[in-house]
Amino acid sequence: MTEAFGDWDGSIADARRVQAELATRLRLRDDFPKPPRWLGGFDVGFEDEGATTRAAAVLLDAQTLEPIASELVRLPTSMPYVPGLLSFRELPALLQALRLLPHAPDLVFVDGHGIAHPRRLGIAAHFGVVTDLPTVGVAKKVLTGTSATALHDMRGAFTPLRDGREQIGWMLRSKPRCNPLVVSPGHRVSMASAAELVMRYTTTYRLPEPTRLADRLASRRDG
DNA sequence: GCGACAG
DNA sequence: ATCTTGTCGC
Repeated sequence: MTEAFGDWDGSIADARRVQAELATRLRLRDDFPKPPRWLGGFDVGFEDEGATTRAAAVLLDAQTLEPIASELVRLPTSMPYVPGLLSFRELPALLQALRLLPHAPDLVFVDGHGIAHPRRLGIAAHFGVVTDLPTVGVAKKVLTGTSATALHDMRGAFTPLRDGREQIGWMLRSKPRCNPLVVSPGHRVSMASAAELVMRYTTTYRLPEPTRLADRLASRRDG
């Protein structure tokens, strides 16, 4: 569990070096069971004014989208939030939650960016590289990149998110009249599949079921 | 130098 | 992320 950050020396500057190095191991091609049978949803929340990090992991049946197991892990927060270095703050708790699930999912959705990141290693990509599980990043806001200013207000509409000429993700209207999601592949998932997968597992809410359920647990708004 | 900046 | 009730619009 300490291998998630390689030989990181603990500094902010070195964290960026580690990210660039780990991004080298990303495989952006579909490499997961089709159709997947088990989906995983991951998200993090905080309590005690941020002193405690709370990670939620949910395992769902991909066919019914019903959760079959869920885990909650609480750890003392070890690092402040620094844009671009989110995984160094939240990944440890997420990995522990993953281990508690009855078995590993074969496709994972993480709340946050995949490769739509300055060094192409958002938390979803980082999660995928260290676990070697297929991952997709589902964020609510853009961290880096630009896209068309207008997007059809129809469920399923999408437009590329680019950094220069390179496409790093998609702006996806998962639900009418709701701000679009920022979807990007993490590991072992292609750019084209990332958006399709998110839509496939989205019902009537803005967020796809895996991430929506994990969100509810991590944010204590569960019932 | 001046903004922007996942959760 | 988190602190928080009502309220406008579909």
